[in-house]
Amino acid sequence: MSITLTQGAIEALYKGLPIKNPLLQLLNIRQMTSNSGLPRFRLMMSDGQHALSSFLLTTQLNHLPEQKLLVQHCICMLKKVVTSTLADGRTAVTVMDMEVVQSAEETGGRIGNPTPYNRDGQMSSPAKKSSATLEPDSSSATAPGPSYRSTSFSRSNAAQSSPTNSPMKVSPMKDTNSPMKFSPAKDTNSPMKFSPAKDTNSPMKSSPAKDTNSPMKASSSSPMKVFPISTLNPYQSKWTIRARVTNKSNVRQWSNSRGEGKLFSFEVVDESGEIKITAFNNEVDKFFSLLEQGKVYYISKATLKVANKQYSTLKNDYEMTLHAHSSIVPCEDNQSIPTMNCNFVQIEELENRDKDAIIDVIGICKKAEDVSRITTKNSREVSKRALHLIDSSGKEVTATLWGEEAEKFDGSGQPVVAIKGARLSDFGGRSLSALFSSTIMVNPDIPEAFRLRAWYDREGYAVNSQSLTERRSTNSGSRMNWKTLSDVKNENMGHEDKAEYFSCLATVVYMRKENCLYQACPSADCNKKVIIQHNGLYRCEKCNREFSDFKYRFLLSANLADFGDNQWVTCFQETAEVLLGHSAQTLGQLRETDEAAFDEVFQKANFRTHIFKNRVKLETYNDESRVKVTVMEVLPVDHREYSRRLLSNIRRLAC
DNA sequence: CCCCCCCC
Repeated sequence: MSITLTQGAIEALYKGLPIKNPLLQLLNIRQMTSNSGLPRFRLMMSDGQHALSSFLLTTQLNHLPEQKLLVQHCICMLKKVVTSTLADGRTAVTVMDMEVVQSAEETGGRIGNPTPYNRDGQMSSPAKKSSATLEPDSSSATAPGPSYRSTSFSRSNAAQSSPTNSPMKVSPMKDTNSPMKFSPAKDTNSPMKFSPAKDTNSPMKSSPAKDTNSPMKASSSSPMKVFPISTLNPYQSKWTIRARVTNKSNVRQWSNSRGEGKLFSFEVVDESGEIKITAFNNEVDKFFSLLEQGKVYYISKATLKVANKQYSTLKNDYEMTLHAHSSIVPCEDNQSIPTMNCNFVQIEELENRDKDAIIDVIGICKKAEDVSRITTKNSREVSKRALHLIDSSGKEVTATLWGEEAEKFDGSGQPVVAIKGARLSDFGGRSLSALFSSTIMVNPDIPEAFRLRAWYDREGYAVNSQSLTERRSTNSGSRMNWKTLSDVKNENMGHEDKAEYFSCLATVVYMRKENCLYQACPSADCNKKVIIQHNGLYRCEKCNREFSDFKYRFLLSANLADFGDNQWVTCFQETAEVLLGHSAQTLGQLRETDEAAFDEVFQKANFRTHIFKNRVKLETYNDESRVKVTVMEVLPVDHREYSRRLLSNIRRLAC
């Protein structure tokens, strides 16, 4: 297929002149960060004659570059653009709607020899400038373009997410009657299934124009043109979306100075994104019973408005309100519509996220506390239930469910629990709370859940996990004898006959992996090192017995550092497990089978900061005395405690 | 047009 670029389109677009569906080639794409924090893509487009890098992709279309549909040298039809003048006088051409009409692969490279379009209409010399300014990785685009603060034009790497961060389609489990139990053998034709065929990460092989599943194309089974949710905006009203309901609220009454009424809201998802939809009063009566969680509908003629990010947890700048002429029609042929977008954050990573962040989490419910009734500040009674979730980072966090969700939750069998849209709080360090808008999924039918289940049943159950949520808030202070590492030396701690104890905030800067494990006696309460015999059996001197097997135990030497000093310490079984996030048994096996993976465990655990509770004692071997520090407990860094420690250390240094 | 999201 041969495509002719629309000559003169660059100039027309730059000047804001009307031009219908011009065909342009993408010469370069760079990712920036917009004011909203979302990635913002800047494009250099060419009409074969001129190239201009003043194109901005509306964030609603971020899925195109993120899914590697919009890549260098592909050909695009710009279906809606807005040319605007920025405060500094420069021009930006914002692409509101577009379609990739030919893949980069099919196009096979740059078309023609375009020169940078200059605002004065003067062309720079092609021989001198074009190669430099049009080079894909050139960091200094000279063509006029908008300035975005705090943004260097970094290479586009949005799609190179780690497996745990990749967008996932999840079966919604908000069904209030039947929390799904773990059932790997479920009907694979269920519309609630995770559908790997629609994996948004898979690079498109064929031309999008030929792909009937492409989100850019209308559904063949539908008379109207189906729009991807991500392309909706308040400036166009003729659209229909085909989307699955992922989260439907109950009907709620409201009453305030502006009036009163009733409403409910729901969220819908399609291949391209998600959006929240709200219905008021008459529309509640009209649509509440029609809409079912998990089902797919054609939706059209609703009002788009800018979402209030304060309340919105969805990845969409807009939200929708139904009105008298809105249409919602069930769609039976809905296999291709994904069931939910999740972006799971590892529990360990919660430590680094801001308070009040809305995140998606998945973990094994190691323990579910009993449901209890509490009275809120507003004298309302509500049920609550705390879940202790653990994932393969070896970290644990407490997540609280509320109301009906708390009452109906069944934690038997330590199910996998996924929560979409939980709020991160700093209570007890770090904890999670479900919101009205959260979706709780028990044993969801998704790869992460299977992976977690396998991990937990194999080794996770044995990990002495570290919780990010402190059990008692009174923990810090009285029981802690805070010292810096230099204090420990300067005060000659442990030099008396008896052992002394101190706590410190420190970072692991080195771990000796060579001798971190030893082969220990397998009997229950004996951890003595065994000696392998000539007969292949393992002998325990303490038990005076030979065994056919041994168990691995940790004896890890680590170097800790704080801002003023460093200190070698010893970690035995439980503390080493916390530092490394794996059981001794698992790590021992890993060392035998996969040395690279073994090394990686250490790399991952290194340079982590924790609170260490330690025992210090002078020990004497062969007339040589030295202080030995043994780690008794490793605790997560409570951010408030961290600030207090930092402040008091700074004050002391200042004296 | 709502926007409550709770408790230790």
